[in-house]
Amino acid sequence: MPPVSDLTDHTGYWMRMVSNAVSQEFARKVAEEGVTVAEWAFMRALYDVEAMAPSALAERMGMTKGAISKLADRLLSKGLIDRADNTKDKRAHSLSLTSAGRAKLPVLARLADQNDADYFGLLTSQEHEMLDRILRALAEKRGLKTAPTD
Amino acid sequence: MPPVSDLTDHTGYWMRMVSNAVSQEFARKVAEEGVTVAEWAFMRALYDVEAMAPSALAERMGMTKGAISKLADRLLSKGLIDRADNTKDKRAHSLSLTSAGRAKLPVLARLADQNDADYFGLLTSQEHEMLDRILRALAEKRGLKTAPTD
DNA sequence: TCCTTATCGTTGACTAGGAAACTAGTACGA
DNA sequence: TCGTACTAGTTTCCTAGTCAACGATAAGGA
Repeated sequence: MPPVSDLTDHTGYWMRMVSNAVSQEFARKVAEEGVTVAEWAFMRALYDVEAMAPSALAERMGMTKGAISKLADRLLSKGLIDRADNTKDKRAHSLSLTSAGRAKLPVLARLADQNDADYFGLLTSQEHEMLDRILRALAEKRGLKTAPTD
Repeated sequence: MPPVSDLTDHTGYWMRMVSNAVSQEFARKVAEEGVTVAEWAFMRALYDVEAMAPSALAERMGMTKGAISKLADRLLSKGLIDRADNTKDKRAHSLSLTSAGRAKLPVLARLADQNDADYFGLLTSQEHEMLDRILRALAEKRGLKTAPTD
């Protein structure tokens, strides 16, 4: 029986474990506000702009058009976003936050801040900075520019 | 419109992004061997032992019994594991690797090693060490002991 | 012994997302 | 202006999980 490396030998294993824990905890927090993590990211993207096309959202969030379509349906039925026809191009729509959605964002943002602080506050500020720097460097070197939300 | 923090302000965001990329790439690699990441973790857990109960697997892998049950079905139908009745307790079963499954493990372990090296090899060895140390510290401080596989 | 409670594993209903087929509309060249 | 190629979004089917209900069995107390 040849020796094979252990799961815990890999940095990727630990990263997945920590990342998952952070995400799950955040999911739990935003669930109390009635939204999912993906919905938060979706709404956050809309916050800075007047309106945005589904395809642009998909690009920005690193999700498929199909996923965005379903996500939009859910947010629509929660009354957090609006969908408007595009008069120039009848195929296209534009999505925007409703005032209810817009009002919800600062609350969610606070939860996100708090979640990050809760987790990474356990580190010394030097460690936290280092971690952040390394992660951003990895993301950049691998050319990651999208934002997986799961 | 009050200012709200950006998604990219959070360390958790970057971690999720990198973690996801690492996992996806690994998923792609093991897919060529006909298994999923969860299946690899499952098989790896069985490698060190004679046999193991589904409930123990669930505990070890941080998944629900239901998920393990279905995962076991898939591995069973691929001929990678065996399921044996427990003579003492008629409710219980024990799962073990088949010789085919056992033979596959070193191959998968090499892919895991390679994937980790591919990603984190971009860092200086000092950075890599630091990252590993910080992640393990976080996992320990948060009392994480299970192994999410997604 | 028998009754109640706990445990083992499976199942079914549900969720979220990806891939690819599909629908409707646009653009552009002959 | 017609036909063909492209594009925007939606829909369908698939995978892989969770959760909660379940059936079977075990364990422990009256």
